[in-house]
Amino acid sequence: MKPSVGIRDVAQHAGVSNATVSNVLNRPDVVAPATRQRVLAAIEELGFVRNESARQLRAGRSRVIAYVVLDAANPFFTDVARGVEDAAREAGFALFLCNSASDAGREHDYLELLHEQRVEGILVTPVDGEGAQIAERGTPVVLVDRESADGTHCSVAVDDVLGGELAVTHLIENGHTRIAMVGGPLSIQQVRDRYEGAMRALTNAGLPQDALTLLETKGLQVAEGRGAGERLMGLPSSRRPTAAFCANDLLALGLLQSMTQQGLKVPDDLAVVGYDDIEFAAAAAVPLTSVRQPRDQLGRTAASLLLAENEPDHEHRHVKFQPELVVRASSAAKR
Amino acid sequence: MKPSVGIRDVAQHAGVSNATVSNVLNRPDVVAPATRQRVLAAIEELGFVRNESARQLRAGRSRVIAYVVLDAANPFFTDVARGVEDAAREAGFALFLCNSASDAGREHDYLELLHEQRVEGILVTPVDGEGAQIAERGTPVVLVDRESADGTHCSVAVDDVLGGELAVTHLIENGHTRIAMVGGPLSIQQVRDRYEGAMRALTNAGLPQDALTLLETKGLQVAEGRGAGERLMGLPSSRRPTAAFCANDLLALGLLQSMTQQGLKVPDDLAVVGYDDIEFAAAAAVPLTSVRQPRDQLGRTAASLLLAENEPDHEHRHVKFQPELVVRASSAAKR
DNA sequence: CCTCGATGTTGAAACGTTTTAAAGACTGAG
DNA sequence: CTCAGTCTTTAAAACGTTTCAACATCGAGG
Repeated sequence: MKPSVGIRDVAQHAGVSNATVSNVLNRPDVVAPATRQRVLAAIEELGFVRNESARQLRAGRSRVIAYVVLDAANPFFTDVARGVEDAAREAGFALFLCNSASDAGREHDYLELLHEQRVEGILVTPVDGEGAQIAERGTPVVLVDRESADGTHCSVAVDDVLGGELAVTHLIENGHTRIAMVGGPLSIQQVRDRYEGAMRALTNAGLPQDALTLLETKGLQVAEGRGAGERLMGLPSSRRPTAAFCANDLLALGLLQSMTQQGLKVPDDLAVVGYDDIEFAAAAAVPLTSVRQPRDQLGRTAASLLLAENEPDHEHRHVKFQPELVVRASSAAKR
Repeated sequence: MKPSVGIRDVAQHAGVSNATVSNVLNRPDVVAPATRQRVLAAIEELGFVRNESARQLRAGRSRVIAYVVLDAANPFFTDVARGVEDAAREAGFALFLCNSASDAGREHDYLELLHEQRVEGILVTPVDGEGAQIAERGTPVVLVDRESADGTHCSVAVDDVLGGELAVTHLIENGHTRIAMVGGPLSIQQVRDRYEGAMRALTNAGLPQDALTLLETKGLQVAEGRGAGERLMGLPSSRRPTAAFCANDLLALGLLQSMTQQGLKVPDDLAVVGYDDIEFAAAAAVPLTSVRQPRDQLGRTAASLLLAENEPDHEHRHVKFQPELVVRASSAAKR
C-alpha cells in the first residue's frame, strides 16, 4: 500500500542511473534497446508509477487542460466538452471536467485549484456576466460561450442576441403577440443577450415592448421550467401569453411537461421555443423548436484557441458563431 | 506572462523567511497577526499563486478525487457525478471528471494519468466487464455501478439482474410474448446483467427462451437506439416483437423517436421500457416506463467508500442497491 | 596507431514547496 | 536580574523527477 517505489529504485534494480530511467520514460529512442528492455522490466516488476507532481515541477509543463462547465447535467455543455476533448486529445492533452453548477463560489474554487495545478490551460463558461472576475494569473484562459468583456482572454461565443431575435421573430411571424420569455437569473450573460434579442424582434416587428413578459427563473434546469409553467397557469387566460421563448431547452422541456400535465396543448394553447437544440429536444413529447448552436465546433475552436496561447506573439482572438433556428412541432402556426 | 513568482519572492518582499510564508498559507493561526498581514499583502501585490505540484510533492497529499465516467453525455452519469461531488465537497475535496466515452483506450490513459497525478482517489465505471484490468496501483479505486469481480476494490452497484427482471416481468404481465432486448455491446457488464435478468423473467413466467430476441447495439447512445428501431422495422410484422426492453433510456428514446418517425405507435405497436429513469424519460414524446436507480445515493456512497479507504484497517466493501420500476405510458397494457 | 564523431550513460543540480528541530524574542515569576 | 516558559520565526533538509554537461566506449577514416 505504501511501497512508493521511485525512479531511483527502478534504476538500482536495473543497474543503471536515474537519468537513464528518465530517458527510457521520456526519450526511449536515445537509450540502447538492451538497456531499455532491462529498465522496462524493472518498472514492470516493481510496479513503478511515475510521480507526475515531481515531473511537472521539474519539467514545468503539464499534459492536461481543464474545462469548468456551467452545468454538467446540461447536454449542451457535455456536447461542447466532447468537441474540446477531441481537439485536446489530438494535441496530446487530457481533459479534466469541472462542474461549477452555476455557483460562483465553486467556480472560483475550481479556477484557483487549476491555476495552482499549473494545468496547461483553462476553458471556462463563467457563471457571472462577463467573466470579469477571471483575472490573468499566468495560465491561459479561454472563455467558452461568452464574449470576453475587456478582451483580456480569448473567447468563443455564439451570437445570443441574434438567437433570441430569430426565436421571437419566428413566434411573431406565426401570429403571436403575447409572448413570455422564460429564463434566468439575469446575472447570466446568455440569458440577458437572448432577452435583448427577443426585444429587438419586437422592435423590428413594430410591436410594443410589453408584448414580451419576462418570467425570470432562478436557474436553467428542467425543474425551473416546470415552475415557470405553473406560474403561467396562474394567469387568467385572457392575459396569458400564447407563446413562450425559453432561454434553453431544459427550461422548455420542463415547461412542456407542466403544460401537458395540466391538460394544456402545445402548440395550440402555448407555442414553445427552446434554445440549444440538444438531442432530447427533438425527442420530446412535442418535438421542440429550438435555436441550434454549433456545439462541437464551439468546443474544438475553444480548445485550439487555448492551445495557441503559448505561441510567440499571441493576440487574443474572439470568435463568434451564428445560431440557426430549427422549427419543429412545438411552435406550429397559430390557428 | 512568465513572472513565476515563488514563495521565496513573497518571503523576500515581506521581509520574512519562506517558512513563515508557508505557515501563513497552511497554518495561519500560528503566525503573528501583523506578520500575517504583511505576508498576505505581499502575496496580493506580487500575484503569487501557490504551485500545487511542489506542494503535493512535498506534502504527499492531494486535494482532488476523480471520477472516470463511461459517458459524460448520459444524464445518468452526470447525476451520479453530482452525488459524488456533493459528498467530496463536504469532505474538502475537488472532483475532476474524465470521460472515457466507452473507449477502453481512453479509460486506460485517464487511469494512468490519475495514478501518476497521485490524486487522493479514483472512482470509475469501467468500460470492460469486471474492471479486472484495473489493477491496484497505490491509489484507492472504487468501482461505480459495477461489482468488483475479484474483490480487489470497493464497489457500489445496483442489482442489474433484478432490474432486467422487473422490466421484462412487467412486459410479460402486460401480455407480451415476443420481446426484444435492445442493448450492447455485451462486453459491458451492465448490459449482460440486464439481459440475464430479462431471461430470468421469461423462465419465471414459463415462457420459452426464444420469446426474447437480443438486438445488440454498438453502444448505448440515442443514435444506436434509432438504428435499432430501423432494424426492428425491417422485420415482417408477424415476427416483429410487440415490446422492447432497452438497456438504457438513451436507447429507448432513440427507439421511440424512430418509431414515431415511421408512423408506428408506442405503446400500441411497440411497448417500450427503458432503464435509468433519467429526467428526460418522463418528458419524452411518450412518457417512458423505466427502471430507476438511486443515482444520487450511488454517487454519495461511492465517494464515502473512497474516502474511507485510507482508514487504518480498511476492508473492501461492496454495496448493492435495489432498482425500482417506474411505469408510464410507453408500456401501457396490450389491447 | 591516432583522432574524431557518434552513441550511450551518468552525476549532480535544479524545480518550489512543506516540515522539523531549534534558535530568538518576550513575558512574568521568583 | 535571572530563568523557565511561551510565542514566533527560521535554516536547512527533504520530496521524485528532468535536464545538462561531461564522461566512456566504439568503429571508421586518415
